[in-house]
Amino acid sequence: MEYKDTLNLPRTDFAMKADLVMREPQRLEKWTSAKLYEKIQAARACKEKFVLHDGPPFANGDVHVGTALNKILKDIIIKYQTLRGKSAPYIPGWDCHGLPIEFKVSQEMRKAGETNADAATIRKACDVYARKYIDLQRTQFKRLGVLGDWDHPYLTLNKEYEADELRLFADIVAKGFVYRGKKPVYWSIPCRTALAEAEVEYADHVSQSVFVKFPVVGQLKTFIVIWTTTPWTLPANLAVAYNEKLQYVAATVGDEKFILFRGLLPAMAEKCGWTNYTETPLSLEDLSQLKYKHPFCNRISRAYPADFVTSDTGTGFVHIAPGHGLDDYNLGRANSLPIYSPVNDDGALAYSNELPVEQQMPAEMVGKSILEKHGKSDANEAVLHELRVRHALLHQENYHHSYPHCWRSKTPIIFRAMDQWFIKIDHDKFREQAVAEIDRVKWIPDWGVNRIKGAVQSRPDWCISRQRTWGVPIPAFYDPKGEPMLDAQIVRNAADLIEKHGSNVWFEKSAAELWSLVKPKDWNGAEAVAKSNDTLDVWIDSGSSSRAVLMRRKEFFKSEIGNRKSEMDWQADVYLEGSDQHRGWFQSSLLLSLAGNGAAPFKTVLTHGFMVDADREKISKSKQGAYEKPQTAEAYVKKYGADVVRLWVASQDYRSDIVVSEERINKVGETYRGIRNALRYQLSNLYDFDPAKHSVPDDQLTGLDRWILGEFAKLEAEVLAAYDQYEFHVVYQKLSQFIAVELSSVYHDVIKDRLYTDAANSPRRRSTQTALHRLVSGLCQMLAPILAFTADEAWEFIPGKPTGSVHESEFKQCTLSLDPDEIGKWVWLKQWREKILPELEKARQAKTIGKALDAKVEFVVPQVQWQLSDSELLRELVNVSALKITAGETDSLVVSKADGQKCERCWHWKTDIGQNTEHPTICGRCVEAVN
RNA sequence: AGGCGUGUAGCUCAGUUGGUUAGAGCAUGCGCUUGAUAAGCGCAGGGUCACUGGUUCAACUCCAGUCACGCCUACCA
Repeated sequence: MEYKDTLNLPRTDFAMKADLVMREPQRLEKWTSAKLYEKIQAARACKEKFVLHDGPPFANGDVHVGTALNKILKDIIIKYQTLRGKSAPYIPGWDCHGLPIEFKVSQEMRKAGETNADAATIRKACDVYARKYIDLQRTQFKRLGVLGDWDHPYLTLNKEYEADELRLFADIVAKGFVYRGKKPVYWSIPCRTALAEAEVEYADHVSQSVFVKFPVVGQLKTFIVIWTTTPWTLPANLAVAYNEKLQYVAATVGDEKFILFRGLLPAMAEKCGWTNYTETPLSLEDLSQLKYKHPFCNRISRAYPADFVTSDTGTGFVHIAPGHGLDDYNLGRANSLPIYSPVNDDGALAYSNELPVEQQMPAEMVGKSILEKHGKSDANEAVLHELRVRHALLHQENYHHSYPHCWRSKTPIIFRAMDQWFIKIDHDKFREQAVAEIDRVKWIPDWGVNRIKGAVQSRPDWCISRQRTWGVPIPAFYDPKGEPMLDAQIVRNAADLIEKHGSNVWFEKSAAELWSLVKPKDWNGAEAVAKSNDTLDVWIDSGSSSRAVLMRRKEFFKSEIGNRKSEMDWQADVYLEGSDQHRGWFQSSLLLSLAGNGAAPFKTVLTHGFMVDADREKISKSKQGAYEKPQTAEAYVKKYGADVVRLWVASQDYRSDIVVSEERINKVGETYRGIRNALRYQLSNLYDFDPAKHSVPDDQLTGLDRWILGEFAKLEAEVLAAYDQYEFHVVYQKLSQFIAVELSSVYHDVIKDRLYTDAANSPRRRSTQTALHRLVSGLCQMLAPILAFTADEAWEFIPGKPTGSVHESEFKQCTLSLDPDEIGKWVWLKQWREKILPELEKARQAKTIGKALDAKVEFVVPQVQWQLSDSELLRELVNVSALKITAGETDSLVVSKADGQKCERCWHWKTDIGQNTEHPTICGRCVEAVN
């Protein structure tokens, strides 16, 4: 007789090999056709809400691994909250407007020979372009296992969104936040537009720095020495600034005198080759009376004290052009200087009406371009030439520094004062309110609060107008005098119009038509004669989502559909983005929501770090060329499968940098296999188990099963706490270590004997199967937020599973806990196990035994502190054939070859083999089982 | 340049209010098993806790500074 056939050996169709790349798309298909997301939402409709609001990625290009990380983290949260029984809808969004798309589209149109497209045509092409990438990214996000309302995302280009954005804007206009001002803004010359702070990136740059002589009025051959790295701003010079805390001197070199900060004189002397010079100190009064003649313009200016003048570089005198820098602007305003910016939209020097023409730059300079080509610009060259001709150039050298660049054209930006719309941050103590509101929000990690506070406290007024076509129009008009008109009611009417026709209507209709459509009934102001062609900063788009999404989508309403219980019910529970969004979306959302809705749009803000490579160096999206493989989500999903990518995301503490490397993902793949095998082992031993018929009540479970369930209950508590605190790496560590230690190396190993050799329906085997059933159900659920595909796949194999998909299920905590006696016993058992295992290893090394079942263990303990059943438990725990404990004084532990013969069926060494004539080669226990 | 972070075994993480030889899992090496088998079990090796200095009887833990990396900011005139 083949006794192997009488064993209850494991069997399952849950494959050992994951084949994720092949299997996941099939499961995805299944989810879609079963309308899984909709089913889950319907089932949770009346449950407590959990609102995670998606920050919209930009609708351009493939999904980057960093973007994938963000989406996966959000999905883990959503799936976890759903598992806990909450209603956690996920409404993805896309940021659709903006320069990158317009840039691409314009390029394509130029290539196609369309050079004279009007705004409406360009906008239509941009719309098509954005939607194309939304579709692409949607497919890639779905492939990651992210469940959500993918058929109804929010898009900032939707007319309903645009209308709500304008309504929020109208509220802010009505409250007096918005003003027209002439201030220096970042200007991109190739893009011909003002830029927001967030559209500026810093890059190394070599500037031509010059030391220039400014002749002092009334003192022959005496000069103030200034330093600048932007010679083209010299035509706009209207002052110099000095620091009252520094000691200035007049250095006499030959027959010339140079005034500068004493501390920088030696460096200056070295640059200019001054070997013999004398210095005379200047008093504060001397400085305050300094007047100078502009080196090449016909005007006289003076020196002003200013704190921002530093002593480390330059000369201690700062060249001030109020139209070309923020400090310069402030100093100019404080001293009633004109905000003079003699530069046109093309980035060329030009006369401006701020000063009489005769006081402006020489005619030869007009029209010279500031834009650098190969490190040189015509404007700089023209100014340098003029300085040389006039012997005003003391020294010239290259200066390496980090300088702001346009994020699109990658060219150095310029500061340029021009008329723009601004949101006044200090309006009605708004900045203080914003800071106070920040304290009401929970920031994770907690240092985020410093980041955003710093950003809000130091930020200048918000320049919100853009001279671009692909954006939401600013519904402003011009009166016959050319004065701009921005009125809240007009904006609201425009919003209604745009809600009906889309924002293209603003570009398609004439000013007169628009005016007749949006003019308020009780209007008594001037009549409009022209419309504004400016669009809103894209940060207003995404920053308005509190109004356009949180307050709009019924799925997010916290009480019965369509009704809100309280004023604050619209606030999201969580926003989750990269830490760069402290200056970006977190801030724009906060400011707009506070100004327009009266509160921050979020209760908790979670932040994750950035992707770095194996050497912890950044991998930026624009530097992909430097890497062999594109850093797209797809590249990794295609190779490892989404679940391994998801496990990798969960495995790391995302609050600091996230290492993305092949090595790391491979390691995670190993962990994945460990988890999968554990699930497979559990499932494979439940093939004949029906929980409805065979479940054993807690108090009748064997000690071993009670122990593992007790451990499991502790694990659950820890894992849930980690999920609640968004510490998914702790979830990963706890789960993978539990599976490796408590399960794989102890419990799973030990229970093989009873599962395989006990009679199929024996109480002991059913007890263990009851435990396994609870373990595998609980594990699948705890893993489900992370291993979205695999947990669901395993779930399908669980007998008597309560729901079709694990993602529909509700988590029920394991309540079993051991009583104090049991706990004490297990401490004792584990201590002895730790002692016995090394002895078994020694016996193995000595070739006394092979596997543990070949062994007999005998040891002596000082007093009787065990019961017979406990020694049997310990025997099981170390998996030997015999274990004998005796009371005595000596502390001995002996491992020897087990007595008797090896049972052919259970492989235990037993002394009762041969007693049964029908089954002469198996032990008594097996005889019973076989019969 | 400034602000905010990060830096513990090859990898990912623990390390409670400073207190014995710094832990875990994975990976590696060596063995065992062959009734989870492209699986399972055991044992072993592996760390100047980024660096330097200080406080203390005692520091991975507190303080100061340095270095590296990341994010952010900046008018470098």
